Amino acid sequence: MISMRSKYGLKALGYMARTTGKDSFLIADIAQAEGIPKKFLEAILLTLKNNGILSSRKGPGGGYSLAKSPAALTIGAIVRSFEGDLAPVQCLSETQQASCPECLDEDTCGIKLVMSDVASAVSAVLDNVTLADMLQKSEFERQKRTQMMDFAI
Amino acid sequence: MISMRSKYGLKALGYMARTTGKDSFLIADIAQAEGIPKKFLEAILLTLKNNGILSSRKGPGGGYSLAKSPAALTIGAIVRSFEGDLAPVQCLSETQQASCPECLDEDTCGIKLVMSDVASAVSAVLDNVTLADMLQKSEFERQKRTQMMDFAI
DNA sequence: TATATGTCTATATTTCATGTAGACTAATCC
DNA sequence: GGATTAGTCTACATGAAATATAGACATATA
Repeated sequence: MISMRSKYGLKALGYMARTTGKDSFLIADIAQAEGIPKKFLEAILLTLKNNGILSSRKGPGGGYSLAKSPAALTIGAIVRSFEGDLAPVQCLSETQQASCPECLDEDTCGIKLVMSDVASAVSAVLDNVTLADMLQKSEFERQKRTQMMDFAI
Repeated sequence: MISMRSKYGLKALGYMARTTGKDSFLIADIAQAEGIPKKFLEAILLTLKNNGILSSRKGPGGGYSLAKSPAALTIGAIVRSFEGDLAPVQCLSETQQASCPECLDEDTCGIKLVMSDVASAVSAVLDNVTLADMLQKSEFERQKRTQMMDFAI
């Protein structure tokens, strides 16, 4: 399960990417539009900024902006901002170079060997889907639904 | 991150599968051999039994046994015993037929669409690796290490 | 200087994972 | 059939983490 942070972060970024004609967004506006607790969103956007995904400006006329184009932002990078590396077991984490506390022999640990394949599979998906792709998938579903409704009429 | 339950469960099953010449195992013996808190292991083995992965007999001469051969037990089935279905978001869970509480429009949710691909990728790995495969991978690594040591001498 | 806006620190609350204690049930053996 | 062995069940303790909230602070603009 991914955290609410990740979901809220993705929703906020989706909102910013999909809203054309604006490039700067207030925390309060994003929070209201996406139904995210404002104070919680503050911390989330800050995390995204610290990970190079958003940029910000203080003061009147300020707000948050996407640091890169939606097609240049992978879902992997976004989710990793909140979940750390996506290691299914500690010993596969690259950021915290640590072994699993209970492991008796890490070199030959079968769990590690299998989970390594899982980690690769997850990364293969998330690092090859961008924020733009995600919005496009969503839009495609919306079109499908619209057409079904037209057909029904 | 998978839970300690899953890791302990996999370790216990690995121990049982790899120990030849015995088919019934005492909780206490498994706990000691694999360094797992005994009381905790009790609950874990019970879960595995309730999921059809282990069988048990009470009384003297009793203990736990694998319900199927290691080649017939997938890592997916084992891990799912502890983690539930491996849905990265609630709305993709099949067991608890629930939508994500914060979702505004589940039909077109981009997060759901992307995470569906993640779930498929994870299942593709875990449902195609068996307990026997896991042990074999481990043994292969052990052989590699032995050969490196021979070479060093 | 006043105001708008993001940033930081601290804390409250809840939930969950991990682990422990002890009573209970069932099977075997003598 | 009583003693012993071994799994099963219920309850709880503890600690960590996720989800928020409050309020003070810093900085940019007009």
